[in-house]
Amino acid sequence: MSTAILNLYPALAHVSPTLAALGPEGHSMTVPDHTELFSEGQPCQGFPLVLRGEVRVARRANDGRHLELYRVVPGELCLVSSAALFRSQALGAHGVSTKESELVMVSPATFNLWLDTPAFRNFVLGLFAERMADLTSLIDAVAFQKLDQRLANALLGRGPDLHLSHQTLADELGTVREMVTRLLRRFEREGWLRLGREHIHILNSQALRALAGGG
Amino acid sequence: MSTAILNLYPALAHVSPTLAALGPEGHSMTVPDHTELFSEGQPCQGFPLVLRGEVRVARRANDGRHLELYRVVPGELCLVSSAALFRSQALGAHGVSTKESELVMVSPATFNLWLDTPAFRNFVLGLFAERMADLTSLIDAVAFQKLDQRLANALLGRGPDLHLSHQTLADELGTVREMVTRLLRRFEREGWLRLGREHIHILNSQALRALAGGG
DNA sequence: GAGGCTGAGTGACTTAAGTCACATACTTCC
DNA sequence: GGAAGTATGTGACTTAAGTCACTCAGCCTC
Repeated sequence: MSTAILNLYPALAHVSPTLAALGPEGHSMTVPDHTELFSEGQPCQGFPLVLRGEVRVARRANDGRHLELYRVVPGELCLVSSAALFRSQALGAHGVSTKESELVMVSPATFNLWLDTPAFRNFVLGLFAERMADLTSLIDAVAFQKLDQRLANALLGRGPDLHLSHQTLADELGTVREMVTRLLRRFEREGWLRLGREHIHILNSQALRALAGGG
Repeated sequence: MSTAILNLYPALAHVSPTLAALGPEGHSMTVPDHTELFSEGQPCQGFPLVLRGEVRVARRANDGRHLELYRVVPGELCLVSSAALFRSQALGAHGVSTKESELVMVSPATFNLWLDTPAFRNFVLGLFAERMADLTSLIDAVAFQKLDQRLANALLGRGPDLHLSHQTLADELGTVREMVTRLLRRFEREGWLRLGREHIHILNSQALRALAGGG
């Protein structure tokens, strides 16, 4: 197990105390699908390392709409929740596992000790930088791109077969189900994909990419 | 001077090497209004501390519209530019001084040494957390709030007299001049403010706050 | 004091997005 | 296999935002 973790988190190679030396705190826990790990009301009190699975970080609007900020995949740690630990105010986002996931929850005290290791803090600062870039391009997308472009983008990079509902896509994009349905139907009429119940089969990713990129 | 800087940046109190020991690198430089400090094409190669003045970090859309991401005020350092130093890819944002400003440009090497000091890295991580929160609530605003709410928000917290053009406000909000004009005229008809050339006098900040907050 | 510049104001129009109210259609489960 | 529940499809409508094409006002300068 330790070797597997170090492959995933090379930055932990030289931290002190080592993960193994942490005792119970260093043990991973497995959570099922759709587990709420933290939310606006209930921020999580540590730094979750994602060993396996995926955590979706999203924001909830007043009217019930959702908008995905980004996903945390194995080899990363969840910074929204962590970020809240560096300021008094809580962050208005919530995190949910999108599949069965395995996590290690690192306490603030341990995290601070680990930051003494240059490799680890480069890892953390790199992650912060990455997230800033993610959020910045999301801002750009929401402010300046049309929904069809954003939807096309959301469909790409997940292989030719997606198994999800229109509502799920709407929640990723911050829009409503009807818009997703309409746009997907348009894409289908263009011959770019084929639709089924909770299933999208992409036929022409090139066309989607062109729409997503250009205008 | 050193005392003034330490008042502004208490986190620098115990870093090594000290600012004074840096030689030329530690010297501040003064830039006039509207100086482009970094941009998409030309990322800046260091970590700018803002001693005086203000730096506006914004994103440019394809169609020429602008959208302000946040402002860097004295006592902070500019993280967008810094963030770019932790990843290969450049960040799609640009920074411009909004008034005459005084900066110290810290090299990546020095920055790394400073991170050995816990107080300094807490400062940096706190700033990152702050910026993440800023960007997150901007995403929320752009995705879910109406323009009149956002405009009302933009008018608040700057005192009762603003000296700026409608175009400047449009660039902050990521919209076009006409929309700002129309909404400001509506606010004026409501009696919430009085308009003049490059001048807005706020009469009823309470009403603006209500609009900005609620719906 | 006549141009020329920049900023502001406005009506008419177009478009993207969201809302409402349904009609189907596919699954699951008794 | 029928009922219930969830997912999808769609037309009609409303609204926010942006676009276009101007006019008008203030100011600066020669």
